Amino acid sequence: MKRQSPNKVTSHEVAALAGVSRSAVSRTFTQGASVSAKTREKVLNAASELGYRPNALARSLIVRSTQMVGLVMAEWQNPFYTRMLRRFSERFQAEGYQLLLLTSNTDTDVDDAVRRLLQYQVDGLLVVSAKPSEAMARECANTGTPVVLVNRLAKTLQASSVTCDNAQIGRDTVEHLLAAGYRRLALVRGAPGVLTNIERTDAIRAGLSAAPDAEQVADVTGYLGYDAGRRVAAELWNSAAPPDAIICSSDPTALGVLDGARIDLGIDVPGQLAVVGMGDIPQSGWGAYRLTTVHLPVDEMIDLAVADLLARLADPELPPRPMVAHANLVNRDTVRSPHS
Amino acid sequence: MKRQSPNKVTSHEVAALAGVSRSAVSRTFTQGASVSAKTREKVLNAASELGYRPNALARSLIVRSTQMVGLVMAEWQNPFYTRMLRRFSERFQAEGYQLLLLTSNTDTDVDDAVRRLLQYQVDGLLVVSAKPSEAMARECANTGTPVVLVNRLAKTLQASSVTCDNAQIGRDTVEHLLAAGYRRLALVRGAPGVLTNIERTDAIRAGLSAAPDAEQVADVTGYLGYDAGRRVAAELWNSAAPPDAIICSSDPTALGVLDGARIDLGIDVPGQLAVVGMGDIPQSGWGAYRLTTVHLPVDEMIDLAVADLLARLADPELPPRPMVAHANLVNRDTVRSPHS
DNA sequence: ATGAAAGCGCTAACAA
DNA sequence: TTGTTAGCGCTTTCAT
Repeated sequence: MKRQSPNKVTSHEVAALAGVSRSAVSRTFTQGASVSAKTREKVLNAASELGYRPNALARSLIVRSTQMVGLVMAEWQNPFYTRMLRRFSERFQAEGYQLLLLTSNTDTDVDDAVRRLLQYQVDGLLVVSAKPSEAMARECANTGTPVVLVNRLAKTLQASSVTCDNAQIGRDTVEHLLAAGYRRLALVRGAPGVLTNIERTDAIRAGLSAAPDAEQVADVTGYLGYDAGRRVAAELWNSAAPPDAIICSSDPTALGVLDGARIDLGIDVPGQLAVVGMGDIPQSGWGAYRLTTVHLPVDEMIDLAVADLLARLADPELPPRPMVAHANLVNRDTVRSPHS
Repeated sequence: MKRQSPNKVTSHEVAALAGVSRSAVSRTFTQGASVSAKTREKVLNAASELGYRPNALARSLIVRSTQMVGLVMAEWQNPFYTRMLRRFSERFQAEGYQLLLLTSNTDTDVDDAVRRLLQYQVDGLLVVSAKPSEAMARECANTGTPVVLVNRLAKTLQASSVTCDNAQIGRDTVEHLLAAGYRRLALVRGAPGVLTNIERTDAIRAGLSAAPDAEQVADVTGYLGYDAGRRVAAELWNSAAPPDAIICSSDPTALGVLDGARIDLGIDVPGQLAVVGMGDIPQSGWGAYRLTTVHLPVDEMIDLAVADLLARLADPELPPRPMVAHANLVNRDTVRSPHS
C-alpha cells in the first residue's frame, strides 16, 4: 500500500526518489530551464507520487518577486467597489499574480495596511479610495514597490493615480439641471474631506454662479448610503429653503433620497424635485428607480490601474503618472427633460 | 545629509549599524524573546534609521506559518458575498492574518486556486460557494491546512462547512405561500447543480405534496440576477401554466421578476402574484420593493466560519465539522398576508 | 542576555 | 545537461 504523502514534501525528497539533484527538480518546475526529457520525466513521476508542490515563498526569497499584489480597500459601501475588487482579482490572477487583501477603515490605518503588505514583499500595491501618507509612499518608492491609487489623487505622492474628471462631472450636472429649469440645488455628500467630492462641489458652485437666478440652497455632509439618503430627503424638504434638485455623491444615497421623496413625502419626482446620483450602480437602472446619475467609468478605471501597475511591475524604471477617466451623465427618469 | 534607505534593508545591516548580532535584531522584533532594554533600544534606533521592516516571508519559512489565509471566491453576483468578503477580511486582519484572494469561475478551477494557495503556504483556507475535489481536499488535509467551505456542504470531504438549513427554508416558504392562498408555484434558480438549491427545491416539492390542491407549475434553471429575473417573469406569465407565486433562488433575481411583473406586465403583486426572494440583501428592504424574502444569516455564517478556522488554526488536531446556521422568512409586501 | 552556527526550501552561478 | 556550492533573510538551538 502506497504511503500517504507526508506533511510537507520538499524538493530534496523528490530529488532523492528520482535519483537526481535538487537543481534538476528545480529546473523541471522552472519555465525554460534546460532539462533532458528523461530527467524531467523522472522528476515529474517522483513529484506526483509524493504530491510535491514547489514552495512559492521559498522561491520568492531568491527570485526576489512574490507574484503578489497588495490591495488596500478602504470603501465598501458602494457596490461599485465590489466590482473593482472582482475585476482586479480576475485580471491579476490571469497575469499570474495573487491578491493580498487588506481592509482599512480610517485613513490613518492605510499606512498600517501598506506597511504590512510591504513586509509580505508584495510586488506592487493598489490602494482603493484612500491615500497613504507622504512618508509611506516614499517608503514604497524606496523599496521599489509601484503604487497605484484608485479614486484618489496622487499630487506630490510617488504613486500613479486613477481618478475621473470630477470638475467636468460637476459642470455637466449643473448645466443639465439648469437647462431643465431647476433653480434651487442641494448637495448631499459623505465624509466632508473627500477630494473627489470637493472638486465636484466646487465645479457645481462655479456652474451655479454663471446663472444669477439659481442658487445652492444646501450642502450637507455626512450622509452616505440608502438609509441616510432617505432621512436627509425629509430634512431638506422640510427646511426653510427646500431644494428643487438634490445632487448626491453616491447612488445608494440618491436612491434613498428618491424613496424618501416619493414614498415618505409624496413628492413628484421629477416634477417637483430632481434627484441625481453618482456611480450608476446596477440598481439605479432598475425599473422602480430609473435614476438619473453620473456613470463612473469603473471598467476604464480598472483597466488603467491594471495596465499601469503591470507595466511598472515589468519595468521598475517607469515613472508613476496620473490618469483620468471620463465620466458621463446618464439621463433617466429622475430629472425632467430639458425641453419640457 | 542622511542617506536615503537603500532598496531592501536586512537584519544584517541593522545589526551592523547597531553593533550587535543578527540574533539580537531578530529577538527585538519577536514577541517575548529575551533582549536587554539597552540592546533593544540600539536595534530599534538603527532599524528606524534604516527603515528596516522584517521580511515576513523569510520569517514564515522558518516559523512554518505565514499568517495568510487563502480565500477562494466563486460567486460575486450577490451583494451578500461582498459583505462576506469584507467581514472575513476585517476579522482575520484583526487576528493578525492576511487574506490571499483568488477568484474562480467554474467549479473545476477551484482546484487550481486551492493548489496555488497551497503553494503560497497559506495557514488555512476559506472556500466560498464552491467545492474543491475530493482529491484536493485530501491534499489540504495532508499538508495540515484546515479548510472551511462556506455555503456548500462538505459531506465526505475533509473540511468544515457552513451552510444554512435549506430544507427548513423550503418548508417555511411553501407553508407561508399556501396559507396565503397561493396554489400554483414556480421556481426560478441559477445553475442547475447547486446543492443548496436542490435541497430547497426538494423541500418545496415535499411541502407541496402535502397540499393536494396545490402544484408546482414550473422549475426553471439558469436564471440568476436582475436582468434574467425580469426576462423570466414574462416567460412564466405568458406560459401555458402561469404561476400565482414565484420563488427565486436569489434576491436580485426576485427583484427583476418583481419589476418585470409590475412594470412590464402590469401585474398586481401580491394580489395576482406572489414573489419571494432569497438572501435579504439591503435593496430588498428598500421602499420601492419591500420584497418578501428569506433572510440568510450571513453574519452568523461568517462568525461560524471564522471561529472554526481560527480554532483549527490554533489546534490542528481539531476535526473538521459541519455547521448550520438558521434562516428565517422575512415578511414584507410581495406576498399577501395569510389572513386576507 | 548574547553571538555563532545551522538550516527553513528554494534557485543561480559555476564547473564538469 | 547535470551536480555542487553558495546564499536569499530570517529564527533558533546551543554554548558562552
